[in-house]
Amino acid sequence: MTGTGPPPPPPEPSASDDFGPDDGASKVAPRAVVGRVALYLRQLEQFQRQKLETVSSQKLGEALNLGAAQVRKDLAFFGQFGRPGIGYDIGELIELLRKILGVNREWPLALIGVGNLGRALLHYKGFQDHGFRIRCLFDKNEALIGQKVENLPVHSIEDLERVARGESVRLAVICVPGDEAQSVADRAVAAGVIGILNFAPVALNVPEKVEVVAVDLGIHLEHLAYHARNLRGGIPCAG
Amino acid sequence: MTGTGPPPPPPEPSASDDFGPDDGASKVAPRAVVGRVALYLRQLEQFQRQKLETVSSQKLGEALNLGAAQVRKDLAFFGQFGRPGIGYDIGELIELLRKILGVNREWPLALIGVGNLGRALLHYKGFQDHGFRIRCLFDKNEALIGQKVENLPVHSIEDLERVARGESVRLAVICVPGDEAQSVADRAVAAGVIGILNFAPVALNVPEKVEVVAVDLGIHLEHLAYHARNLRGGIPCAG
DNA sequence: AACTGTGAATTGTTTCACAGCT
DNA sequence: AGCTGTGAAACAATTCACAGTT
Repeated sequence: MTGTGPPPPPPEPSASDDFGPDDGASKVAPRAVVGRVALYLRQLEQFQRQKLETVSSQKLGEALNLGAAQVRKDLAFFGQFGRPGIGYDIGELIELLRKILGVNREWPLALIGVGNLGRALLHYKGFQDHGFRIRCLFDKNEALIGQKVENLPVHSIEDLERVARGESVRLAVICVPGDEAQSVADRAVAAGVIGILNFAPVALNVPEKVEVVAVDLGIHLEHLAYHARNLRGGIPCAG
Repeated sequence: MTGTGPPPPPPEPSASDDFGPDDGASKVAPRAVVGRVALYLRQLEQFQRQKLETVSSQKLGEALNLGAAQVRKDLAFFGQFGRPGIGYDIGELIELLRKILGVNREWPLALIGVGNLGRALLHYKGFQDHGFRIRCLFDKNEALIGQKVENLPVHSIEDLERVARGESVRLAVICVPGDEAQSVADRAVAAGVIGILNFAPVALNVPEKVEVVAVDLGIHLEHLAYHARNLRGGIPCAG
């Protein structure tokens, strides 16, 4: 269906050299940049707790094991926030990054799968830090449905669409077993969810517009195993 | 310049393509490749459960939303495992990838921080799938120390070096609060740990040789929030 | 002097296209 | 036919280097 390769496309008038501090969300930042900006935000909050008022790209990068130029480029993607000779105003930058990331408001979350991991996440305090609030729980297990966990009632997954819409949920956390993950993801998307934090060890198939972040503990450990194995060659050290 | 066929110069016989042409870690796969290879392994295991015997790069890629060429390149990094016209033998490839990733043996793990998240991970069955076994627990909380959780005694973090060495632990999972993470990481490294799965929301400072994989739920959610925020406009949600 | 913002250079990764095998 | 392995091209990310600002 691709036919013959088309000739080199004419150079588009990519007017990308002139970008200003635009009004927010006209361009979508590369994944890598967004990930680091979230890191910057947290580090800045820590600096703020330490009563610092400004910080240089150098210092910010050092705290996160990143290069100064990278910090500057990342931030410059969104606008000109720094002051030559001075650095970045911490309070100001925190506010800006919160706006950019969209964490300057509350985000209701749906937690789907109230097993061990789901419960641990319910207790996890870090979620609340940036306005993420688990607002509704879902499970397949009949014994759980109707019960309350952490003061929230567990709904049937059958009711996902109705309940999640009612709570205006746009983000969901999926903690169900792998073989159920795709079907609950489909339901979540049908309910209007546009971002999924997926703890199930499967690749989810979702529409283009839905963003999935996969947290796959098995994969992460295998990454470490690969590294560990390569440091020791094939020498078995367990004994 | 490959127009005319230069005779294939075999620089190395590489009959048994066990990587490690020089001594140990001469060719380390790029991070991105290792991550995907772990995905391939899991998908292949699922295919195997479905009684399939061979698979093409096309099919494997489709199942994971990756391009066929990428699958081939990734696998080709480690050797020539496929058969033209046929594809890859699933059983064979699983064995190979297990060896490559180092999951063809048992990996004892130390779990540091036995709070909500730590306990959830203890119950998490996925760890065992590829030989990862949590073998020792550590916590700072006096009330926990000495108690048993899931049949494993909780040790004081003070004893980390002694106990972890005794169990030949090379990989650690850190689930302590952010402000304690660096100090337990230091102890873990002192105990011989060379891979850390870090759930604490801070950047860890470790020696070059130690690999850290950060699983940072806050960062992941902020990533989703950024995306969700950028999709605003024309939201037909009830309300 | 100290620092940012940014074009240019570098490095890394993904996709393309095709020779060659089964 | 169908498929792999791989050089080359295209694309993306990072680092360098420095003009310009305070």
